Amino acid sequence: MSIPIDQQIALLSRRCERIISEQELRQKLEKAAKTGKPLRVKLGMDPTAPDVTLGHCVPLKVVRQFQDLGHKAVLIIGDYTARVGDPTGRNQTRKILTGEEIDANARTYVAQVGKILLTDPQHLEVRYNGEWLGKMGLVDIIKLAARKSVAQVLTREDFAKRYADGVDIRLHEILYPLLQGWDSVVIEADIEMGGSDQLFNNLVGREFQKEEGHDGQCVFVTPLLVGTDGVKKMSKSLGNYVGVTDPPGGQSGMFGKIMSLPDALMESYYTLLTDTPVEEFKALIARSPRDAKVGLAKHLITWLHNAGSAEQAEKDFFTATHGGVPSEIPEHAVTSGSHAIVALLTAAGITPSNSEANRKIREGAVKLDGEKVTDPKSAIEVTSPRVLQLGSKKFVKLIPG
RNA sequence: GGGAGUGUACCGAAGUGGACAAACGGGGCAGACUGUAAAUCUGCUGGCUUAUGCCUUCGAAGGUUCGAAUCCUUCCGCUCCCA
Repeated sequence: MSIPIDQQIALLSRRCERIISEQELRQKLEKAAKTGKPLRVKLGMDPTAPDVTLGHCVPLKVVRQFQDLGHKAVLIIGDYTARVGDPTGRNQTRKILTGEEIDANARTYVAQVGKILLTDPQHLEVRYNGEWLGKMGLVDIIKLAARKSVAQVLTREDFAKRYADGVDIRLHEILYPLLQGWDSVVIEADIEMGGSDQLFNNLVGREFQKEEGHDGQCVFVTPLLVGTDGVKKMSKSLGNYVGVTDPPGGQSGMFGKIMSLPDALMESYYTLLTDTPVEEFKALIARSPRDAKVGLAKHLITWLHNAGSAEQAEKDFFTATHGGVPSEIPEHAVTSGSHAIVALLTAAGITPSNSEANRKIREGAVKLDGEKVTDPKSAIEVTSPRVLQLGSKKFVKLIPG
């Protein structure tokens, strides 16, 4: 790792809107280079839902860059903080998960993160914050709470807004940033990664470390990735996300999700999720936003799955576009014979209820083997495989047997 | 502890005895148009083998009534003001 420090910083800055502070970062990098002691780069994730999203990939990619530069990633699985629930970006109190839900989510996290990070012990340390938070007694917690004032906590804009709007804030939510900050002290973080909505929490960690007589961690603020709706932050709870384990193609696959992103998002997606040189992707987008999107979709699928899947997903996508049927669609076994169309749509999982199936048929959205179905009361014969379709995205192959 | 509000479907928000499965907006889904993008226009947006029928839903439980989201009682939650 003999890349000049300036170059390292330039590299690391691609996905950062702020570094607090760049000067301290330089010092830490220089010191690490001199002593050969890798920096400890903290990234915390709360296992509040089972999917790691492209949104998480932004800070994760920066962490990976640190790993590639020889530093050590410390992934904190917030099994305890998840019990509190990060109030960030919330306009209301988050539901408190049960221990079982958290444990199940935590297990899948590590596997998913492995798609982005180096996972050998030299480069990655995985810690559960229950390890230390679980040992804290009431006195410890009170002491921790005593370090911050109500006014300080209320400077966080989401708390401030909720307070001003008369939306309730539970006391435990206020503890969240303190617990996250304490993690930094315990694991002796040199760097903490976080989305811009994490700034407050991360600065608390920095302050705690200084109070404990250490150097404060450098805080890396990555921009928030906008979700598939093109407006809001990508998040699991808003449902506007692409998961790193999403299948390449198909109904809810990566390719389709990426293609349906607003064009305006291309620059930020390329910047944050790929290493394509800026001039290169800018030129590509300027030439053809559509092709840029195809390129992005294939790039991401190659990264998170493999090149073969990317090719296949592209083919399927454009087959479907031209009225065809994708190569791989879900199958649904039915008994050979006649079936009410409405019940079949629901049974095959295409519509959530018979009533909805009924409506969609009236709207002319349902096709059987490419033929529009017009009568909701009709029954269809299934004696050989037939393809049932809703809109242009949902397909099911009916298999008699 | 006292007082005043408030709780409606995915979200916001109307509705104060019957025409309420519940206005309107957002979101979502679908159709047209397209680059399956965005924008725009249109339709739909509790469930039931589909019915001028039945069932569930207006914070919860009871009650009054031929009939309740609407009236009464109790309870619960939230917000604000006073202490």
